[in-house]
Amino acid sequence: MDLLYATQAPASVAEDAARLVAHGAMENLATLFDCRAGDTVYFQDDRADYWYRIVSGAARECALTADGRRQIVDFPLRGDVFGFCTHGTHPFSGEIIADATTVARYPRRRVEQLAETDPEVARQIREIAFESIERLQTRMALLGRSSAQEKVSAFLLEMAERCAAGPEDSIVLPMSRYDIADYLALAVETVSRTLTALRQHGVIAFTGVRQVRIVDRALLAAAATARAAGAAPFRHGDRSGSPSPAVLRRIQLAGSGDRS
Amino acid sequence: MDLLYATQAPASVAEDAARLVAHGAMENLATLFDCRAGDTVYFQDDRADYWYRIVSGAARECALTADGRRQIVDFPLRGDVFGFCTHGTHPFSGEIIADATTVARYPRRRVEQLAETDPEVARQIREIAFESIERLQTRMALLGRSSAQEKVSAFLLEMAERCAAGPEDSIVLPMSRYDIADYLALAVETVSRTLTALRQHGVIAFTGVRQVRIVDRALLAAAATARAAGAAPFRHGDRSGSPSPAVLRRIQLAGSGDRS
DNA sequence: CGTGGGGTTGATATAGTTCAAACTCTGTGG
DNA sequence: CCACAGAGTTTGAACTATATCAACCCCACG
Repeated sequence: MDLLYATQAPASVAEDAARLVAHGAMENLATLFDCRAGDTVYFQDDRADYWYRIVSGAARECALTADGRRQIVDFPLRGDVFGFCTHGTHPFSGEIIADATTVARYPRRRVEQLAETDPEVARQIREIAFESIERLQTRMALLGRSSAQEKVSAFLLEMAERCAAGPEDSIVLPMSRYDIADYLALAVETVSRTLTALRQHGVIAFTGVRQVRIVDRALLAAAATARAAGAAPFRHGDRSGSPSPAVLRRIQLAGSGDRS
Repeated sequence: MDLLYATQAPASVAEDAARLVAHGAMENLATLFDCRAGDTVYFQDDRADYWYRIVSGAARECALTADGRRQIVDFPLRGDVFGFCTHGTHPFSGEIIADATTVARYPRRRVEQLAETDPEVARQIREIAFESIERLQTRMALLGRSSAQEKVSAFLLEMAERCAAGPEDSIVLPMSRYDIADYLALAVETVSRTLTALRQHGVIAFTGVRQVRIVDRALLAAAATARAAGAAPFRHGDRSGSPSPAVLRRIQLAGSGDRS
């Protein structure tokens, strides 16, 4: 059933996993797997016998609706635990999206058993759960945003935050535009257009199709809360350069017909 | 700061609270408060020193965006724990929406301390957290739905599920249309129109502005996943009969302008 | 050299927002 | 008891952001 193929994890990866969690009591139960993009870690409605953590790479948690549409509820990145519930079956499927992704798998029952006697492990689990809750709530707030521009901008900021590894303002998006669209509940075309618009206005720049550099963080942040202060949205196809000098003030763009 | 006014909770309420949780170790730390609609339990950015649980009544967790718009991320109902994180400040505010609501307040630090030594309490907290995660994920899926009809229908089903207390198919909505709108990321008008359309097609009936009866659960469920099988959405004001005979049976209700 | 998946761009249709107004219900004060 | 006010709800009409349909480009891969 499991598309994962177990491997003897190289020492470096094991060390990496160990570094992710302060104490190893829980890590002793982990099994490491090397995955490629497209691998399915668990299927929707599988029994939830394991929890998983991304050691390196990236994944997506998604549900298929009756009509065949897809909803992505999370992009677990390095360090994130995913696919966990206390009982029953997985409400979502977990799929790897980046090549060379390493996943740690924890047997749920045994971890919970361990938690009964080891308060430290119990505390770790609580923290993991609370982190997960925070991530979900942040996401709720993101989805609640109305305009496509707000969603995409907020998404970029979120990714920038979470990929803090890299240098300052460069973001690597491990997921496709389709993934982003399903995550933000938008059409692919809208995602693409919005990114283009942000680029054209000098808010971001592309160093590759999936590599973004934030050129003007203030503008991006403004776009993420665009309706504030009556800011005019960046329009797709509107190429006048020179955004207004005043941050957070309005972007005045010739012929942009801003109807605030 | 706190708009709550502490009261000596009547015995019945205390018993009620006790019944909500299997064992009382954690409940001993609780303080009960009686609230009215409009009371604020905690403000956005307040330090998160307490967790709360609805003993009876209803609340909402919401964030205010820079532009003054409101996002509701949860409607905690009877039994639900809300407003908890491990550290830092509340990312949302917690507000009571129903009169005669009783809230139990738990001091975070002391509960966590208790969890260190009492595995049972630790387990309870885990369960509460996982429940919360599940509720959030369900909500994500709901928000990801595209059409207003899917959202509203799914919302009604969710409420019916959670208010299971009442008889079969009658739902009491403790929140206003505005609350629902902010919860589903829709305009109030859209919520109102959608409810009207559902009523006009005999899917639901109103026994009061905030009292709904599910007339045809199958239809409601179909509307919640409307795009499946090419089902035609219920149109506001669309009273034409003669729907296609096709799959999932479309709605046939000639001019049934029933105003319940 | 073709094939296919991902990405972008264009044109058009539509669902949902926005603006505006009226209606209901509840409470309050004369 | 009635008039009035205000919040919540519903309805109408116009507008627009986004989905949808349809090409087309680009690149990796067989």
